[in-house]
Amino acid sequence: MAQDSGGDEDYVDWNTDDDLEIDNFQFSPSSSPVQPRAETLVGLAVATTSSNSPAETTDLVQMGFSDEIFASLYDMGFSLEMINRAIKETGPNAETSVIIDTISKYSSDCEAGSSKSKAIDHFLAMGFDEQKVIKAIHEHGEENMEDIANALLPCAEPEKSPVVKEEYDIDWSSEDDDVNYDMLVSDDENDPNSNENNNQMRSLVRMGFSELEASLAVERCGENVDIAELTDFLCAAQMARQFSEFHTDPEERKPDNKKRRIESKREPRSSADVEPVRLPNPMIGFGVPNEPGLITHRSLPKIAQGAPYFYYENVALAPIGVWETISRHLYGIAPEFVDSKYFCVANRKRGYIHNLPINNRFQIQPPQKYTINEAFPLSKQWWPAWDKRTKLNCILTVTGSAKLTNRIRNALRPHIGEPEPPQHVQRYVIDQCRKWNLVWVGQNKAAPLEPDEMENILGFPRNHTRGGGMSRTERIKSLGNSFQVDTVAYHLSVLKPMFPNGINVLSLFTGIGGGEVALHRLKIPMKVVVSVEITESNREILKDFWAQTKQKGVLVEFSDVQDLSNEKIERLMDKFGGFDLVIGGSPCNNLAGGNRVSRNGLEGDQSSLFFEYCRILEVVRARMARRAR
DNA sequence: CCAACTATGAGTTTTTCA
DNA sequence: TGAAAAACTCATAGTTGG
Repeated sequence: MAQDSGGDEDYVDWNTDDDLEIDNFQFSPSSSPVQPRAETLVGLAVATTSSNSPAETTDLVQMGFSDEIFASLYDMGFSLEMINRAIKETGPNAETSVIIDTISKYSSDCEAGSSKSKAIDHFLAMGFDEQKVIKAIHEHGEENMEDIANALLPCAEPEKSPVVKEEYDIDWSSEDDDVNYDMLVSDDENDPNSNENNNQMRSLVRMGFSELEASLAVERCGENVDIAELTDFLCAAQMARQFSEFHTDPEERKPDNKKRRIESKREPRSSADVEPVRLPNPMIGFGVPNEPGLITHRSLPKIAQGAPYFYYENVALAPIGVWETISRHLYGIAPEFVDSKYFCVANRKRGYIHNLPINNRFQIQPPQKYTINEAFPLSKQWWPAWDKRTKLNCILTVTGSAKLTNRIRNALRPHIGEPEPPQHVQRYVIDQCRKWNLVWVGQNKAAPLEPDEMENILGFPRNHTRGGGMSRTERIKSLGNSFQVDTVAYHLSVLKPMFPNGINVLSLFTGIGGGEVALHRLKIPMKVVVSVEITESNREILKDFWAQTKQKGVLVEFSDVQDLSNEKIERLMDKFGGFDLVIGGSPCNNLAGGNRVSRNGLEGDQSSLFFEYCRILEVVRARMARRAR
């Protein structure tokens, strides 16, 4: 893969596990010769500042849609969301008239699913006047719930006290509030009429909630509750709202499963707990390259908007309730579930919670091969016609055994010369190939992927994990635990025009450095990377990568997130001037389906380190908020 | 002690089919 | 549309062989 040319400047390499000795820090941002080339930013810079303009269609075009169709539909007044939804239904190559018919069906049906009707329902349920709601939605666009709420508030308040619908009946009596929202509340207060109610209202508004939301929360939770409970309520409500964009009827969810509820020890007050997550199908999040269904706008909770950006990742198929909890602790942002099969040859269903912009994403070049045929050209001659697979399954931390491959060969050998092996043999072989993700490497020989191939599929440079003390077993384990680089890079690509001079990164649970590789392949300069990774061999890998790619920035490595105290973070931020991106995927050991022993949910020994991510992120956010003032 | 290897299902989602 | 079947999963722990 392409390496940085030129620049023989030394990189600074830190490995201060226990102590912070960062005295000879010598980074000068302005002197960095690494600047993105203008021509690589064509089409990106245009729309960085405009969030709602038709310029959004440019990236739809990039994804292969006809720009004329989009432009005409957009001009006709249809929202992007509607257009996307319609195209998802009709396919990308449908006639314009068909798409229009589909869209108009939505608006005439006026049923759940249309964002406009959703918005109307939302505010009608709060007791606002229908005419005013429609007017406000017309003025502000159905996607801008905040603006609509603010527009409604002054003209609609006194006579009608908002009625809250049961959909927001959330268990806000919880005590497990690990997110310290209090840190975001300023102390300097000048309050003439200081009853508690008003204080709380003001605090909430300062934290970025609208007055409508704040009053709703106070009314709902009572006046004498802790501010944390109010924020918990609001975040949960936000989450519920966001989830509804992805997920349909919550009643479809299976009723209480006795053994589940690993998550919350507390009993839900009613059956209407936090709205459950439903995985999108197809699992494309806000959209992936070359597929319809692109969404370029979303509403983030105000509390989570803007810097610092964060990007959190974990397995999509976690036990029930896990993602709800994760989301609740990350400001109620709905997870973006994406299957990396849209970026490479292998499945990889993951959830990502982040506050990054989502318009004008682009993928790194060259794109990966999508099908087994293309990705494994040599296997074509050995691939049996009755093995219909075109994609591989998820790359895991262990591979199939040699004995298994032998059993497969022995099962097939007696049938050499026959057109096809018998059904039951086929069945057995296919099952095993799927289960252990085998590819055909010779006559009747199916074999697990080699670490080299895993590196390639996951988007890492060749030999990224090879040598340097890594055993083969370790390599496979580390790779199985890693990001899929192309997928993550697609999400992070929006940072490129925002940080032409480079970014400061706090990388937690770094592993083999998937985030760093993604940024590097996006050619986003990394001024500072503070990395935390428990496994020494993985830290060495990142260190080697840093040296080999001739990074100009500073790399600081720590081993244990639990040892990264708040004070240390503060000192790091003092030294480096804050972090622009906090990225990491916390351990999935206790969430992953492959774990038959200790799939204990978020409270498991390893997976509970998620809360360390929250703690550290909160410290960074609080610090950045103070600096911004 | 280390590295390689192997057996160990369930829980949940997704697809199929009537 | 709904029930049944199929499909899939960032793994752990024990054993072996050196």
